[in-house]
Amino acid sequence: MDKNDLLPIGELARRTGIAVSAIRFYEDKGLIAAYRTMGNQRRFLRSDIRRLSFILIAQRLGLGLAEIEAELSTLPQGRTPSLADWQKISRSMRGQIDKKIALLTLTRRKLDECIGCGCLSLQRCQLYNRDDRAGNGGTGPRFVLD
Amino acid sequence: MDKNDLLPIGELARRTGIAVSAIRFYEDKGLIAAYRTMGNQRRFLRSDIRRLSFILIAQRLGLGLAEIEAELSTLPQGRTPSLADWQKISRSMRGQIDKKIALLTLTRRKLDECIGCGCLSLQRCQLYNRDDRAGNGGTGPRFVLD
DNA sequence: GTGCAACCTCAAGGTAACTTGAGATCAAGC
DNA sequence: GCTTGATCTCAAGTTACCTTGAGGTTGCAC
Repeated sequence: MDKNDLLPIGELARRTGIAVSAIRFYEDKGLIAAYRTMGNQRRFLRSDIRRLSFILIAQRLGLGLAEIEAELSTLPQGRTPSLADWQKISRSMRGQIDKKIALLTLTRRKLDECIGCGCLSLQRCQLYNRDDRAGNGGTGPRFVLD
Repeated sequence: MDKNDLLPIGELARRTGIAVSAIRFYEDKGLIAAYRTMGNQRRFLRSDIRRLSFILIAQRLGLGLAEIEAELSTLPQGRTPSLADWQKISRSMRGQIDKKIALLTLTRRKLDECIGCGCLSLQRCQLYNRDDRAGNGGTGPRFVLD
């Protein structure tokens, strides 16, 4: 580990487009780790650029930081993830996307039925039924019609 | 308007599955309006059940309360929305779903390419490119690689 | 006419994902 | 060796979407 390979936080920020404050926040959350200089400044590995990039991608896929941390914990800290590492995580993320798409497609179908009938009726409207609630996530309402 | 048609907040809560506190919150945000009794208690119209139900559906589609308010403001307050009212909004929501699905499908395709190459490289990986950033929304990072 | 559930307001708390600010220290060029 | 920009910590603020709690009032049934 050449000393020149260690990046200060500002450098990492510039390379990833992530704010310095956000990187510190991620470290706090355990998503990334840093060495410290004698003067207590953070020093990161080059491979952390990819680690952070992974966080960006995963966020776009709708994962929360906690979920991302779970995925990341399967990656080795301190070395660039191997092809196998990365593929494993990617496939898992693909599954998440598939689920999201399926849910949206279902909702769209039900909405179409609703446009047809124009009911907006609690009794009949498919949109109110519970079978597509899973994966709702978010901070939305706790339940949709008991 | 028969007095018996006016619902107290608890009744509305029971009928929609939305917490009393949330209904008050929505009123505060202007998503719903209420009459008041002489004793200052809220009284809602029957049609507000549907109005609230609409909020639930729209939230599931990923709209924020502000956006929902925008849609709702095209509905008449105080009467059950007509078939035409409802269809107009439904179609608009359908458009939103379509967009989301398209975005996810694109992301999935890129992820597939990435699984293939295993690169996770800032320079080459399609996932980092900007052309699918629109609709990101959320509280995520402010930008993904300048 | 009284008891008690349901209602009221207003302030503060909770989570996610960060940012901002204050006040202090570090590192590196000249 | 000094200045200046980068970094540090820690606390508090931000937005969205609500919930919880305190302290007080209303309305309906008996």
